[in-house]
Amino acid sequence: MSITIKDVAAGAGVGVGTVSRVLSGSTSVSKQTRQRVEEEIQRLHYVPNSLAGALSSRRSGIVGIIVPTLEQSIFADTVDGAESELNVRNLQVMVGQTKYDIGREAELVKAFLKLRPEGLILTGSNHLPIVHDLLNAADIPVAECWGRAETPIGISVGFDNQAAARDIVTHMIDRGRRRIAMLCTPRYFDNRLQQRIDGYEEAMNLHGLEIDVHDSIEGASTYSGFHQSGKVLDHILQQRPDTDAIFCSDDFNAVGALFRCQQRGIWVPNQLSIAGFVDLPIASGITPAVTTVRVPRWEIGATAARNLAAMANGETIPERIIDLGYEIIVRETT
Amino acid sequence: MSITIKDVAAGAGVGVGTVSRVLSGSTSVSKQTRQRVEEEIQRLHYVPNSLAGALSSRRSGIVGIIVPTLEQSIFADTVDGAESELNVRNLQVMVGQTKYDIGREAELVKAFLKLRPEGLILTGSNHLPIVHDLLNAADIPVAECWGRAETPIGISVGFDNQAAARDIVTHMIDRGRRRIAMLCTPRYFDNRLQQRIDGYEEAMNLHGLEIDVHDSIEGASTYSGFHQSGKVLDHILQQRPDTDAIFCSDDFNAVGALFRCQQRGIWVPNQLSIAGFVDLPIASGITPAVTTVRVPRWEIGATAARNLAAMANGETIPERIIDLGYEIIVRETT
DNA sequence: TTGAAAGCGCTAACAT
DNA sequence: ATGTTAGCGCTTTCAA
Repeated sequence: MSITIKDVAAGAGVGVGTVSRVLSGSTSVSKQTRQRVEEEIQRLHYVPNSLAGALSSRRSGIVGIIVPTLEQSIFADTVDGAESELNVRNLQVMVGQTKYDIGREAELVKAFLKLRPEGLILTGSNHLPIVHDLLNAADIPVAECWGRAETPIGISVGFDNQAAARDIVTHMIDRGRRRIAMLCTPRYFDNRLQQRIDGYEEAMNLHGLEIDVHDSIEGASTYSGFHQSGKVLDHILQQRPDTDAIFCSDDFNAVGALFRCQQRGIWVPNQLSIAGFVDLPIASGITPAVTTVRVPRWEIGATAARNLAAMANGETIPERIIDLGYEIIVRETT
Repeated sequence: MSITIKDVAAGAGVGVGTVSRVLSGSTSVSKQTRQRVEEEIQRLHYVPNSLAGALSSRRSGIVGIIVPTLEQSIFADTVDGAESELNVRNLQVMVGQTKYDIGREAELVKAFLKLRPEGLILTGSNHLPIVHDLLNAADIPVAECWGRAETPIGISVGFDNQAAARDIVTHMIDRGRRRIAMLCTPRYFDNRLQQRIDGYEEAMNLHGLEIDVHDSIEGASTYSGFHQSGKVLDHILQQRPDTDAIFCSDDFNAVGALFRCQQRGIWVPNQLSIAGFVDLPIASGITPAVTTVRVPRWEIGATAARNLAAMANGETIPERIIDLGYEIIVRETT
């Protein structure tokens, strides 16, 4: 079997308690003893078994983060932000992907809870009842991300999707557009998409403009993503050839629509104005660069993690709902 | 504290052993007992503590996977493939990102080993000596991915980067290109990039053509990625205006170069031929679609995971070096 | 500053 | 088919 703390203790001629103290960086170990123990650790390539440590100390040192997918940079950045904050605090991150499936989310929560995480970061605030039960029974710090949960389980870290959508649509209206369609892909089981649609409708209604929301036909897969968006664009233009602007539910759709325009020879923004959401690297990389909403996806993860870590240490968080805001980035497509 | 197996046992009026048997799906439990226990589990929202279970059974049910980054779909797909195979086997996946830092990789290996994973999936085969020591002492199944390790620690799952690069460059030569430059971003601490360069040089040498390799000036960040590649393209064309083709070390560089061409009015492929590597969704989504090498990034993760799981069960793997191949995808940019 | 010992919550071997 | 019990490898009192 693998080396244990006993082997180290025996090798260094001390008790296991002392080795444990060295490992935890406790001050009450004499310099020489510490050194002897550390040498023995090196020599044996001893790696502490944190499963045992966690069981004993009731601190797993694990924080779970559950996101819809890692396949797009969208949430990878959030995971990244969380990881940065957690790693400096000696916490291990467990990542799970729901694949936009609310049932899978529940499975993941259950699987994660088995490892007794010190905190859990979830995306959105739409969960199965069992998740609430489980989380309630587990009694650990929880952060819900990417939206503004009105009554969060623990805390909420995100931004106002509806206001962001309203603002960017208003920007297009200000630019003189009148027949603005919305192009969506229905990949969220959460209500983020609905909030963006609400924001679009809010802006349109305020200006007495006609609402025109289009979902893509099938669920979007990563691979067909761009083409899928292109097809929806075709559909929109076929139904209403006088459409002069497209608000897309995210940058992937915006880029897909833009590609389609380039193929069809539609001049953007002159003939058709396009706006996205999220501000992925591709939005600024492409020509023409895409007007979009910049959302703090890295900060969302980092802020959630930071607060979770504090809560795990028994600190109290002043604000349960943390709004990180957003920014309208005007580029060349509008 | 949280609910334990004792609470369930007491509530159901059975011994802890019986509850454990129910949990593990053992057949030697009467139907009625099983049902009574399961009801109690439901009622209490009991979630087994797998830290304790792992400690006792010496099976953590955890498999670690360490990739350079999740910010690009490149490795996210590999993680995804691994996750798919592992989840059906009731194994939890721990993901770590090295950020292309070989020292961080060592840290991650150490952190993961503390959780006594049943296997570890690494990217590439260039590791610090300490990693070899640690892995050796831990004595667990290890898979190295994305390359062809000549002497893998455990097994190697990937493809021949050099041959792939050679083949796609040969394709450009066959199309009549003669002055082919290579555009790279030096983000790999692993030798994958070098192997691709070797493949490029192999093809060029074979046809007596002049070699011209360009690295980007700074390390590429995700955000500046496309612009960065564009700048390198500018540099290449400034130094050798008669360059008629660019082989890029990955699709991000290819797309970045293509964007730059569109900005500068360079006609692709007529004036300049461009090829990438990996076959990301953007490569087929963009117009003109990018010629590239399709690599089995999802299968790499899945195959590694499948074999690791088998090894963890004591099975012997026939082949230590698994070559999943690649495919040249000719599209519109060449 | 240190050693000894009692758990942490589970699994698995051994009884019955 | 089921209960009992001895660990798994740590952490954390409690003494010394």
